[in-house]
Amino acid sequence: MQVKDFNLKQTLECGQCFNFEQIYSGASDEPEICEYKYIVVHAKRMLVVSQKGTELCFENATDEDIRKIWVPYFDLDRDYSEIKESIIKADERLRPVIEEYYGIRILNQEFVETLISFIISQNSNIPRIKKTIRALSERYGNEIGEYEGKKYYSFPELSELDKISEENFRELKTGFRALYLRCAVDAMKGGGINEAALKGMSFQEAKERLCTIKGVGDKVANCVLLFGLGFRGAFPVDVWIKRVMQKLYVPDEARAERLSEKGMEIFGEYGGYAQQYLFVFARNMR
DNA sequence: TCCCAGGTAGATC
DNA sequence: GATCTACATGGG
Repeated sequence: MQVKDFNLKQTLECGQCFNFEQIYSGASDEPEICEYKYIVVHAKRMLVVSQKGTELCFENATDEDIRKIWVPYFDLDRDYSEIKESIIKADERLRPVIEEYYGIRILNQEFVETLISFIISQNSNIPRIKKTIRALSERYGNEIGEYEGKKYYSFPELSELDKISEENFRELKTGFRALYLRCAVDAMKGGGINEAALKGMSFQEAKERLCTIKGVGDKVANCVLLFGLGFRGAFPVDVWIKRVMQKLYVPDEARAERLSEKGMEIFGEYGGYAQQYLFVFARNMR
């Protein structure tokens, strides 16, 4: 299918998701001639997906899956021109980043996977986060496909996660996060954390509820709200966002939570999108 | 060996 | 309240 404002590489590799693998990358990053192929694991499916220019190809998906699973996952139903205009209107300095990273979209990920993944992400780095999630899926998920001799596994569903003890989580090299992961699973198994209920709450309410989980603070809660619950105004603040927010807007503010609120004030309902562009801005700023 | 990695909880000032 | 530090692990 033809796509605009979409780049597979930028979308997958901007740090919002971890359950994918690059199979092929062409030489150029130019929009018209870019060429990539990835394996993406989501919703108990293994997708082989490639992009060449503005042509996006779901190589092994049924039409029904494309419509019901993959178009929503990649957020392809949404018109990004208005989003971009709104962000540039809020701050003209972001125009160059938005033009360069024209193809970042915010994925609609599964709630359980998002919560678990971002607990794993704390004080870690992307290669290791991906490795841990792969190990977790291999050990407790199900085989869902094979590509060039390599097997792929679904992210474990809640009932499967519930079989994993804190000790088992430790065996997956999650370190001090093992306790947090076990607490999160308990919370989702009748401990007050319910996807439908969270979606029905206000942003503030849902964030506070998520933060009742031991090991979930403001940053992880914002990521879960943004990537796993559809709160597009959410504004996660990590070290990079902290730096860029201080540089551009509030030099004297050191509290991450206040910087998050500030971001939401500046960009409103598009806070989450702005945050993604600011993230690449910050990483290029050095 | 030391430092850092898309943080958080708990202690201390 | 703001600031400091331990927390596991792996890679540069």
